[in-house]
Amino acid sequence: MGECPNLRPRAKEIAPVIEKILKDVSEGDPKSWRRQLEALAPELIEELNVKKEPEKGLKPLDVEEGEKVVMRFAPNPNGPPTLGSTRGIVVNSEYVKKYGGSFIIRFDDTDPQTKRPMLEAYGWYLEDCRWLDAVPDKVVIASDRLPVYYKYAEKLLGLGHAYVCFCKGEDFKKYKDSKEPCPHRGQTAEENLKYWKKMLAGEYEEKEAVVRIKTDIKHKDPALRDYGVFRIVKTPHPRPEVADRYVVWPLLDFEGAIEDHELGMTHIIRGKDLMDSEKRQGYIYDYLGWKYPKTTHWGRIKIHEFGKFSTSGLRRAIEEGEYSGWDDPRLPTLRALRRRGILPQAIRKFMIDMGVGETDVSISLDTLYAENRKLVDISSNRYFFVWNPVELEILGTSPRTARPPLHPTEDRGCREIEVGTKLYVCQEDVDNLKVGDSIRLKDLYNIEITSITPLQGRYIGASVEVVRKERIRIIHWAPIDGVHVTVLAPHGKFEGIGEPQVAGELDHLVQFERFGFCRIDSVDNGIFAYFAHK
RNA sequence: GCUCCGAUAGUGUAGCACGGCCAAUCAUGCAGGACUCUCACUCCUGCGACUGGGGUUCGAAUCCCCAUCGGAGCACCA
Repeated sequence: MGECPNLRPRAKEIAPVIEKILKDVSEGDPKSWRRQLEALAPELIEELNVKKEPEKGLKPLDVEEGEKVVMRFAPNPNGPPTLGSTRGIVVNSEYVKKYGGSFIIRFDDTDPQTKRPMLEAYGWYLEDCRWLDAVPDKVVIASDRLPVYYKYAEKLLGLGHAYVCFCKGEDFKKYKDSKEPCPHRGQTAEENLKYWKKMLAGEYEEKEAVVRIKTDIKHKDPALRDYGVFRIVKTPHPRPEVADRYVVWPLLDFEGAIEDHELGMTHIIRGKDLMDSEKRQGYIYDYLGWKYPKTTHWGRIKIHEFGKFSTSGLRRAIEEGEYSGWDDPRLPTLRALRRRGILPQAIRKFMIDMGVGETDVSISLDTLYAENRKLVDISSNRYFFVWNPVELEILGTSPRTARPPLHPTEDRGCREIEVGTKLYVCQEDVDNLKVGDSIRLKDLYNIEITSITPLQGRYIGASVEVVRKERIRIIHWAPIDGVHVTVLAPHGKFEGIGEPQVAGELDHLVQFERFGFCRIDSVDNGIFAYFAHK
């Protein structure tokens, strides 16, 4: 009926007819359906074979004819990029790639005090963007552009759209809550400009004066009534280029409003906590005669494995030595994930598949890990790593060389491991053993356990067929002269023995069989590996 | 207190602007199986959802109202 709207008025008559037909059809069998269809509408047969493939990736953007998309990622560099910031980097850059636009990274570093920027973090962001294949076309640092903001502040003050307010915080709140203008709202433009100059000259102390935009003091939403746009901060900015040059700093809604226009932003995607920003900034755009970019919002993202965290909280924990640094494998920072061997492609896909919804999401990293595992499985060489090692002595055997393949399906050759009469196996495997059990030492030979403490076994052959037929368990092992391996994982620290050849895999991702994928981080004093995932 | 959003399987998504092609997509997860000298990869099979209640309509996941739940803003933070 969607196709034939002219039948709509007679829907009542048609419904029973259709019902009867459907009943007849469902009583038939698939073969007769097909025969009928061939007779009635052969062109539909083909449609049956076409699988519905919904469009993959991000939803299309509302782009106007001939419009060049400009989008931005605007972090405050008060710590390194985390999984949360990654969403902004990936989604914005992905849209820009899709529409051939330009991608801008803008450091919203206009708070030298409460959310004080961190000098190293500026570089970290650029580094991580590059790693994520999201190289910005332009880098803007807000703290370099105070004169621009001042220019517009003066314009608005001169036009009578803003005023310098001397109310105490709580006093203004009272006025605002009762929808009353504060005493300073009525000052003339001249007065306001005079006060503004005094602010810039440093004649007022912090909290003494603030610039407000005149909105609608009686607006039904209290969040929109005459909000502040400039305040006085006498703490010097951490960037040496800026330091103590300014004492009057813009607030986010002002800085962002001006920059988004100045930089020609066409689309903005940001957290829904900033949803009111559009309405607030709308006043500024109206006063200046500007057109507001198109906006989209996303909800909060919570990662099961990391729970709630804040940059400042992490910073404190690192300073107190709880974590080894910003790339500690337990941390949700991009640097940590990189060190663990998570590939940027996996992260991009993870973020893009998550999409841009306003619902708050609480997601597990399993999906990211599954994605990464598929990517790294082929390239990762296999090795044995025995955690909680227990010495096993084997009787009735002679020294030999084991040659397990570097990869189970890819032909990349073998590693060689010399084996004498002793080797290591996992305590975990030993726990499941009793005297008399047969067990296969993977890629070596079969033994029968003759004693648990001390752990001993005797050689009973090397046949794999026997293992298959008798469903003998296969466990991995490590040579007695193996190297000490420490694995740092989000869920703890594992120590044990690994094959000496692992030392040749510095900076590569390997799979420790029956343990998981790890990135070999250093090989100087024993091996240190960072755990990626199972 | 005032204001603004949102709600589809365990998790994340598609579908909702324009109501019938939805017996609701895909991924992950879980269960079973095949392959395999790893608990990896790959392949097959299965499990699993429209928050609740009203309304509009021949027909509602889709439109309207109410309820419930969740989130956010009302900062001289971003």
